[in-house]
Amino acid sequence: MRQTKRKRGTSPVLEEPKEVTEGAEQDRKSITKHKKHKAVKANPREKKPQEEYKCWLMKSEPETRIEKGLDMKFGIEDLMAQPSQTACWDGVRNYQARNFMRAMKIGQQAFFYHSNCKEPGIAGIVQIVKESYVDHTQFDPKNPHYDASSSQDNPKWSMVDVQFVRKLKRYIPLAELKKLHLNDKSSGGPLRNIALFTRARLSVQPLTQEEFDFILKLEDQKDI
DNA sequence: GCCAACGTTGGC
DNA sequence: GCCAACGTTGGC
Repeated sequence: MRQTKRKRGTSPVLEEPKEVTEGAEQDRKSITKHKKHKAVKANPREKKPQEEYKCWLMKSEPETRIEKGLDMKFGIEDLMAQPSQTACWDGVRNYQARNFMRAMKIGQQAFFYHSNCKEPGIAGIVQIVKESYVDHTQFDPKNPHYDASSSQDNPKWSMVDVQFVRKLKRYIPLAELKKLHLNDKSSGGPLRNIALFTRARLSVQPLTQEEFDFILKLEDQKDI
């Protein structure tokens, strides 16, 4: 009933009083650096801060997996079955992933990635139809992603709404992307730095325009 | 502020 | 089901 997607994040873990632990990059830069002009060192993993991402990849689990009594299954077919083929991307409990969602703008596109399943890979494309707002599931004790350390006054977690755009002409398996990535690492090709492999476990990640376009072209090529 | 223990992600 | 990678916690 709930549109309980399977968005991945890391453990919220109870009462962790200080706002912003890790990764709240944005927030952190603004508040933590009253020190000196230590110059807001950008998180090195976060590429150039000035370069704004416009393309994304979002992971979801297409196969049934029960967590706290709820099925986390939410594949691209499930998104297509939603009213208006739209769903909120709740349940992200990782600061980096959250911050990327907060940076998303209406109309931007994301790959819909199938994780934790028989054949992981990119299944389709979605677009952002509502920019970040409070993820209500953090306040629901029944929800697998309930976060007791978050308060209504000062919510920790956000989500966006995504709408189905289309499936890719062919499913692009992780294994294929990995081969390309490995090649590109030595040759300096387009997928040399793709977050999928350089930032393991991040459930919401940015892609450069080059990465996004390159992957899109793969759908017209032969499977390998 | 360091870092070992712990928990989760997610490919294989 | 295993386990590597890695974020988070908490003792010191």
